[in-house]
Amino acid sequence: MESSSATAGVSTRREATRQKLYEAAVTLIAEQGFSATTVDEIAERAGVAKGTVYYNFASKSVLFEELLRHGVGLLTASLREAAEATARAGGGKVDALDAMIRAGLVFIDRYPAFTQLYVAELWRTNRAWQSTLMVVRQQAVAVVEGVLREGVENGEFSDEIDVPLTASALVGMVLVAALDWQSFQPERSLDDVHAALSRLLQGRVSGRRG
Amino acid sequence: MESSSATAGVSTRREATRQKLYEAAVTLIAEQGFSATTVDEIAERAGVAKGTVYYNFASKSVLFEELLRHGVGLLTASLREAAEATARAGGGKVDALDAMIRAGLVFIDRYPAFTQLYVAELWRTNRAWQSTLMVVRQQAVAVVEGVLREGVENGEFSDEIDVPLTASALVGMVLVAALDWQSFQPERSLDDVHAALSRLLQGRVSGRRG
DNA sequence: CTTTTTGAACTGACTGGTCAGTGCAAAAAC
DNA sequence: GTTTTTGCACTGACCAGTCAGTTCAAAAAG
Repeated sequence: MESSSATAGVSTRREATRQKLYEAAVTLIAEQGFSATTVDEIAERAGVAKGTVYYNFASKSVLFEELLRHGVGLLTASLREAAEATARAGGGKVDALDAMIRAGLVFIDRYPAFTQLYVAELWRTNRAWQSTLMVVRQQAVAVVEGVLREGVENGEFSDEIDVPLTASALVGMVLVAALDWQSFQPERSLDDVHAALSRLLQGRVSGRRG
Repeated sequence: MESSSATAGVSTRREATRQKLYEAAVTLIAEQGFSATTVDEIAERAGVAKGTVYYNFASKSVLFEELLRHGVGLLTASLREAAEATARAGGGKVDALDAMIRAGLVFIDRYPAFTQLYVAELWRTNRAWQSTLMVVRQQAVAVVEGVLREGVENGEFSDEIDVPLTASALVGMVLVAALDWQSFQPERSLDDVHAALSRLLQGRVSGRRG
């Protein structure tokens, strides 16, 4: 027992199998939901025997929980990186927010199924992975809240804003716009979508200009 | 015999039973998801026998579909009413948007379980009620899009805004902020939440003021 | 009025099928 | 030779949907 011996993300055989299972599970669960997706389906889609699923994960729920952790970890890292990059480039907090919106869009564009599944589970109660979800949600939202709070401190944002609520609203804006984009207008470019959201963020909607 | 003698030709008893089943189903499905919720549970929560569920609805899926139609109908009517009331009062399109945000919050405050369940299903594919969901979604979003479009026409909004995307983003803003409010800060008042979202809508976030 | 009939609404035990999870021997990979 | 995967038979719980039978209030008959 050892897989942690590989220094940097290099996959052992076991790690590769787990990755295949994540990918199979994420699309199936996004489409059908957790309960409607069978372990047999996941194994088949991953090209693996059912026994292998249970060799690698204690249960279906555990597979799902680790999938959640895995995915939100990627998102959080991406958001954090976007915020830090603008800071390094000397940008303000508005720029940081804008960069995080873009990072969010890129993430959703790359992992639409994961996003879908995450949204579907986020406000549920009475489910086994409830606590996992809370922890992981907080990690992601905290990045947005941090930028807002810093913006208030340095005077860039009004100190009357409600940090947690504004963070939720911003996340919702990006989330729903992106999912609708994927579902109903997939031909549009990311830049296009990003531009529309930037306009909204900066209150450039209710200015007459045409 | 002939209970249908009642004025509208609709049996009250039957309607009352259906209502009880909607109420039972909506909370259970919001908590657990459609597949994880059993018909036995729904019947028990509603205080009726399992057979009654099947006497009133062709199947579990049909019950769910009618529940969706029922709920989104309420929301759509509420949004439309909010928009029309501001128009009657001589308000502009920004006021209409603001009133619709409030109407959305009121709806979510009153029917949190329905909202939750709706969000969880909205972007799924390969489900039996997919087409029903598309239709009702469009009804609701169309109200927001209509106000935006009118605002562009009368010059109140920039004609550079992307109407469908902006509508999605606004819906997402309200949806996620409200669900997070319900889940994580239920003690806060609706006015409070409304004020925070108004501020965001009107771009009064990045104005230093404190 | 009283008795009988009607049928919509409801009941709950039952059925047939599904699925998470197990067990294990043999093969493959490393 | 150790770890991982395979294939597959098996089990026991669970569950959607069915159906023969019950209830009861209102209508019809007497």
